[in-house]
Amino acid sequence: MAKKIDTNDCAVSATIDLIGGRWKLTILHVLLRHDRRFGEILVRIPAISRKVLTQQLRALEADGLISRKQYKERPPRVAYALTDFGHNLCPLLARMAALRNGVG
Amino acid sequence: MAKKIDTNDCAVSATIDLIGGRWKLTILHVLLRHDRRFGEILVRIPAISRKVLTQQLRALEADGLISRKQYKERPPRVAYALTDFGHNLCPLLARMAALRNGVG
DNA sequence: AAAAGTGGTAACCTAAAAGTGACTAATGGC
DNA sequence: GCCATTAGTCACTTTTAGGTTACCACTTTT
Repeated sequence: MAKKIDTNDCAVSATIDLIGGRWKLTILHVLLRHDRRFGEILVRIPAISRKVLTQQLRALEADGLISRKQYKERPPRVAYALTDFGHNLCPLLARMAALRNGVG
Repeated sequence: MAKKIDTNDCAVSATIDLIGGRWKLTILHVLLRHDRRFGEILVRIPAISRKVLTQQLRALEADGLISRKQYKERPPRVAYALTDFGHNLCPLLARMAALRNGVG
């Protein structure tokens, strides 16, 4: 019983953790329309630092929400894009936000 | 344009923040089946401290996810319950969790 | 008179997350 | 030879969330 509670809860909270970072949703939102390079994301989220952007991108990539494609060029070029999972998640997030406004 | 990004994003991330605390999903899960008193929640989540439970309950109440009903009795009795918003949110969370397992 | 039962609060401490500023590699242009 | 460019990393500090322990108010029970 207690185990079942934990199991159910972990499945949900693990998913929430995927997007629970301070900036992850903002990053997903930037990538929703276009694939973007590191620097492009950075200028679109002025308040984030390079370090934290790197961290959050790595986490999102590890969790399968975004993909990272690195080109062997100088100066370097790296393109970030939403995965299918990332794309599928966004409408659900929008519906959650809509719930708050009374749109059931 | 930039403003619109911020606005959209804030609506979503504000909603995620509602359930982003370390224990909030666990608390919601406990309340999903029954209304519960403070002490009942406490024994069902052994790892949480009174202080943090109080904090999280207050936050959930302020955000409209749960309701708090206080009876004028001695010793005190307080009942917590999910609001409609709280109830509506849970299926969406379950669907998000299901997404990870390939159930689109 | 003292303890139990209930739902907290207050003061303090710790650990994790985030922020800051300087630094790097490899190339092209002046 | 020197600066700009890009996508980072490193060491350090600050902020925030959560944890710990003790205590309170009021009534009933022993």
